[in-house]
Amino acid sequence: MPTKTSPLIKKIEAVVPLQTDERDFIAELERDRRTVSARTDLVKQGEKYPGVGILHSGWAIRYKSLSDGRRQIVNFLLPGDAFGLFANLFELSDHSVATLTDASLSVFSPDLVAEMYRKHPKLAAAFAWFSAREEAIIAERATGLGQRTAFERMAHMLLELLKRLEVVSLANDNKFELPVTQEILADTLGLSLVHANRTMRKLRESGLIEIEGQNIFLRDVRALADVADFDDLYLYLQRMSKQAVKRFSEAV
Amino acid sequence: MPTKTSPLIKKIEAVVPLQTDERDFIAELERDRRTVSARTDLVKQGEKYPGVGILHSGWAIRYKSLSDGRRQIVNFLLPGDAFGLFANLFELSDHSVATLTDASLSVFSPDLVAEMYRKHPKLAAAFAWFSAREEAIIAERATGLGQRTAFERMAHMLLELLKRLEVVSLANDNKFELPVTQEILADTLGLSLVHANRTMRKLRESGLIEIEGQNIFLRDVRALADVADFDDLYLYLQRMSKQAVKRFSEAV
DNA sequence: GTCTTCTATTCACATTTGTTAAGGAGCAGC
DNA sequence: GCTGCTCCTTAACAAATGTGAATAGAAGAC
Repeated sequence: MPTKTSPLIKKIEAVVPLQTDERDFIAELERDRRTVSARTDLVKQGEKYPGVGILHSGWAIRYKSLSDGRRQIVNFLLPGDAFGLFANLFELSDHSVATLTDASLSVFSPDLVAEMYRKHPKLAAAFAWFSAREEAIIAERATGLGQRTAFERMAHMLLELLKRLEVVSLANDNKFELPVTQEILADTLGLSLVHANRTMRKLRESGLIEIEGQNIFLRDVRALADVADFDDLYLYLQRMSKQAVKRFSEAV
Repeated sequence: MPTKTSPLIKKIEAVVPLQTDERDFIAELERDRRTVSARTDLVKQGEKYPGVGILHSGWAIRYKSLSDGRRQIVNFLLPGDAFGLFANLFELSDHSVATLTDASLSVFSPDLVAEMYRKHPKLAAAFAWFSAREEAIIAERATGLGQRTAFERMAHMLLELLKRLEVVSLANDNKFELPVTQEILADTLGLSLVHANRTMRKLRESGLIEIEGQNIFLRDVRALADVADFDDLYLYLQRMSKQAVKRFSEAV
């Protein structure tokens, strides 16, 4: 039964319930899997998209580089997340994607996405939803980078990861694995490595979080949310309205 | 002939050439116009989308607010830009949209967008392109907020505005109107008002730009691009490939 | 026209964050 | 068990940016 419970399917069904043929189509997309080791580039800024991909296990990042080496991590890719969806439209990518850990993923032709849109409007709706959510997540990151302090940003990011991991059953009881170096955190939050470390320490010292190796425990989610001014509206975790599904079914 | 040369049509035709029926459909969308005065909220964070809108003239911003009043301007809306496209999917908006200047715009039901997708795949492709570009712009803004200095950010933003305004014939000879207070610039760049002012002054003093009232002249675009590490790939200003158009035509 | 309110500008000073440097813990390879 | 990595941690100091306050010109209200 690994198919039925794949992270992608969990993610989709959190938004719109699927029927058997739709689940089968996803299973088909996901059938062909590759294993990739940590720190492998999957998409390179300025180069062609290799196709559309789905991450099954492991973590990856989407990032942009400046010519002098500075880089901004724009988003995390967690199990169930897709990348390169714009391969459909754009020739070249303006960002890179790289694995942080060993990972398992499927890559396929954009034509398959087009086929999905044609045959399975509900899936199309779900993917549109994910694209829109991706944009919302990036906008929220920009907001944090522009307006929040280092402390607030760190707290906010941890809460976001918690919420997103819960959807794919990778977080429980406010605990999850965070397979990420502090350098990655720094480049995500727009901080220097040293300051990222300082900030983490403050979070630990204030009793809001607890860290043991790669495992993190958000001890007081309420307080963290308060500190970070975290409002999960932007993650659009609710179910899609019937009306929206209908609009897609008719449109396509 | 105001229809044919509307900013939206210019924007679309920069990406994919249109036929008469497609232009007519856009003209139909744009027929019903409203005039709105400066500093009017068009979409409110946490509330329902009023619909989908197209801006014909004037400037607006898309922004996110924190509960203590801080706000991040996530993107500028220039003539020809759309807002609220996600009204299709999401019930509530995670961001606000407000005019900066007096503006003229059209608002219509998401159902019309669905109809467009059904009847005019080329237009659907163009709108998908714009959505993807919007995300790319926000990702680039996040990159600037996280990695670039105030000086670099300011230079980068001015170059972005120049490029985007050129598409809709609102910039010529590296000059354009910038109907924006320094407070707006500050909230866009994640700076304090005072620092935004300081940064502007440095740009003026270094001879890179010239300002007279609301008119700005980028005296040395090459040098600005160098300072800002500006690469316009993320604006995806090229024409859509035939293959991509085809994929859309078949998909929908 | 006069009065108010915005907006731009600058100063002096406070704070956050970055930089450089160094040491230590953990782990893979030998 | 050593050696060389990578990653975490901390300290001292430097630089960038924020804050509060004051002034002046410009624009809008009446």
